[in-house]
Amino acid sequence: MIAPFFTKAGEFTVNSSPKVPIPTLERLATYLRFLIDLEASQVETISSTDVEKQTGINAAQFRKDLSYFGEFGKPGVGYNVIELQNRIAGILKIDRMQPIILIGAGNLGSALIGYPGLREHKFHIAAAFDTDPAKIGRSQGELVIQDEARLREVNQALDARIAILCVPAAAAQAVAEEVIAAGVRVILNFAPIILRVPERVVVRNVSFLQELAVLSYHLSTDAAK
Amino acid sequence: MIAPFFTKAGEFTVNSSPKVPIPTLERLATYLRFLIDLEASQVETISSTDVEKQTGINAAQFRKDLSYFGEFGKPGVGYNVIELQNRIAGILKIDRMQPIILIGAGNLGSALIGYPGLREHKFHIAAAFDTDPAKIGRSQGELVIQDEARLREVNQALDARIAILCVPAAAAQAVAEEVIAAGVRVILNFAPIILRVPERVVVRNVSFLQELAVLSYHLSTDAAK
DNA sequence: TAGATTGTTAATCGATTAACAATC
DNA sequence: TAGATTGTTAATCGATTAACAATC
Repeated sequence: MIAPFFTKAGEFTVNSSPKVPIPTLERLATYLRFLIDLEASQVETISSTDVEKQTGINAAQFRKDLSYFGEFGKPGVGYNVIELQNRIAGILKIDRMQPIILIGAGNLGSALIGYPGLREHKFHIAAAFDTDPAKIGRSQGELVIQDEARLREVNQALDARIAILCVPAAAAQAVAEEVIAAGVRVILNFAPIILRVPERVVVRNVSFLQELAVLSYHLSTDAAK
Repeated sequence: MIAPFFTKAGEFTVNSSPKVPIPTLERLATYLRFLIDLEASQVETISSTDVEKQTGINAAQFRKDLSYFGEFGKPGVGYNVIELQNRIAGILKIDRMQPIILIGAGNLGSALIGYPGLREHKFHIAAAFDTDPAKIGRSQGELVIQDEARLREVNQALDARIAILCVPAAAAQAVAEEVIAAGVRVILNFAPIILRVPERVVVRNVSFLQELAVLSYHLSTDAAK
């Protein structure tokens, strides 16, 4: 552990980096997409008020979000679209290709493997695994589905730190442990289950059933309107 | 100021009932899955402390979440697993089949159509649409992909209020307007774009690229450890 | 310069959590 | 009853937003 040093009375930071709120990180990805669209429309400069007008995200929030990472704009002028884009990509570390391993080559897994947006965001599915003998050996694009039993061995060469889990809920916990043992540090989990993982491992869940449930609730409250 | 037709997910008020926080609704869906698992394990009663032990969700938060909707437990005893399950399903209105229309029958759309979890949560994809002549007419399970041009007409009979958008980002805004015109009130959007919709319409976004970006950031900060 | 817009501080808002009287 | 656990109030924590001095 690095010794904490004191900044203000009672407050301390580790490594000097202030903690960035998760919602800020989520919005950063949104800003990036927005900036890419702006670039495509040949917009060179944008102000935080323009961002609010076009995305609905509060201008102060936009500026505050960026402020966690430094200074990006010119007072009186705004932000250079391309520069901001590059800097956000740098913050999110999606400025160079990152290998991902995917486990579970069912319908969903296959759809993800074939999704072109991944490559555009510098993510690259470097290996895909399954336990189903009917799927092992099948090729999809440039990938060949491999036996999950070989996961650890294969990742010794790849050294992927990101795993995507597209396995059934019943298998997800065991698979999570497997990929962590293979060196994975962050997991994108599509299985509808809460994974228990060591503190150093970060999990994010994608649950469209949950999203549908929230929408369904809104539907019922809306009906009265 | 934000133009009147912008809606941040969940920002609308409900008639007389106290406003339920969005995170509470999201957790409700998690509780439901958890309770289903408990029932399968023949657990009859559970206390909020047990919930915390098994899911990591704070016991007080669990009780607070439920308190928005009434009283569910017995002091000194806990909650009846099956009863709580039914009541949460009722709150989320997933206690009876709900028709959904899906637009965009590419890899992702097809995967969703084939996903068995939907049916388990009482969601039923009643119609699927695409603009691609190569896809129109193709059948998938019990569904036949229909021409998107017929969407409004088809939904006059179905009266689906939920739409899932699996179309490319460039098409998403137009499709959103189309489904809203067809009577849809809540949208699950898979396209990486911020949809502009009337205030009464609720949108939730599923963006696994965004999730990956957040994970990618965590990866970079972790590296120092 | 004057006008515009940033970065940041302070105020507000809302969600989480701890504490505890009520109650089974 | 005594022990356990709820539902709810109050305290805490954290995120959003408004305001404004700095500055291009």
